[in-house]
Amino acid sequence: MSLYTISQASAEVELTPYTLRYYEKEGLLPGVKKDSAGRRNYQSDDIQRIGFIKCLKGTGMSLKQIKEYGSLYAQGKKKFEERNAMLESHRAKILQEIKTQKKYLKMVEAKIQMKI
Amino acid sequence: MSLYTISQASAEVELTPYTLRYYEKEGLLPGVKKDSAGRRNYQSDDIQRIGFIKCLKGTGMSLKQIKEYGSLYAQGKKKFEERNAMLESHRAKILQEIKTQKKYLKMVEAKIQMKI
DNA sequence: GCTTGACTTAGAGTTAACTATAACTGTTAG
DNA sequence: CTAACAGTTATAGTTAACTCTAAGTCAAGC
Repeated sequence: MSLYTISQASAEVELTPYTLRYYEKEGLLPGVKKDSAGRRNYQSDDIQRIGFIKCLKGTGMSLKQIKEYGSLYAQGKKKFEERNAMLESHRAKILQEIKTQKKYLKMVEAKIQMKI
Repeated sequence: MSLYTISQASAEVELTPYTLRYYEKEGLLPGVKKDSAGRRNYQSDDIQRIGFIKCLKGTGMSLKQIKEYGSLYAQGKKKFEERNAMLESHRAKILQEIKTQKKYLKMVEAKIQMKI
């Protein structure tokens, strides 16, 4: 499928239509096309973008920063360095977060093992 | 140190005094002792508890659930099963979350590798 | 004895990220 | 042709988790 209504896109990316409109209003999803009646038509491209937004969001990036990243992305290769630096530092943050999660996992497991 | 003022406890656990009072108000930290002047005196025991609260919170458990867990804990061994079931299911959630984080990490790394 | 500073409380305000409502419009099935 | 439906907008409301303010108290140093 290359064109999605908002409810189809919603099902595809597992975000409510409310959230999709909200993201667009917040500037995270510029350039979503609309049909002659003004209804959103998401393209595969948009679905991909939303997938990456979910990735960034799911790893703790704020919508504000995601918007910033998107804006750098939209400015093409002249902003490549800045954009990649952002991803690199986010990568470091994710690695750190995984470490923390593993530490916390051990704490929970220790508590389970206590059996008291 | 076995007794901490709120600001010492704050430094120790890296939560603001506001947050410590808030947690107490919300019932996450019952039984914090106070001195004759009504000032909180955190004991090592309380510091440990806050440490575990941070662990649960840091792995996505809501304050409401943490409070629930604490209440089971306070009811001693008669609630052991229920409490451990909670930890077990939370453990599964953390494992799942680590998997997701790793997947997202790969996505970010792939984007970095694109060099476009 | 007085000031300073760290505490106390109750309650108000903030922020991020949705989530819902109301009023409206265009498309489609009967 | 019309009713139901799926969308639209602008705007209001919600929730979690803080974060701050105001007014007051108490202990310690000068």
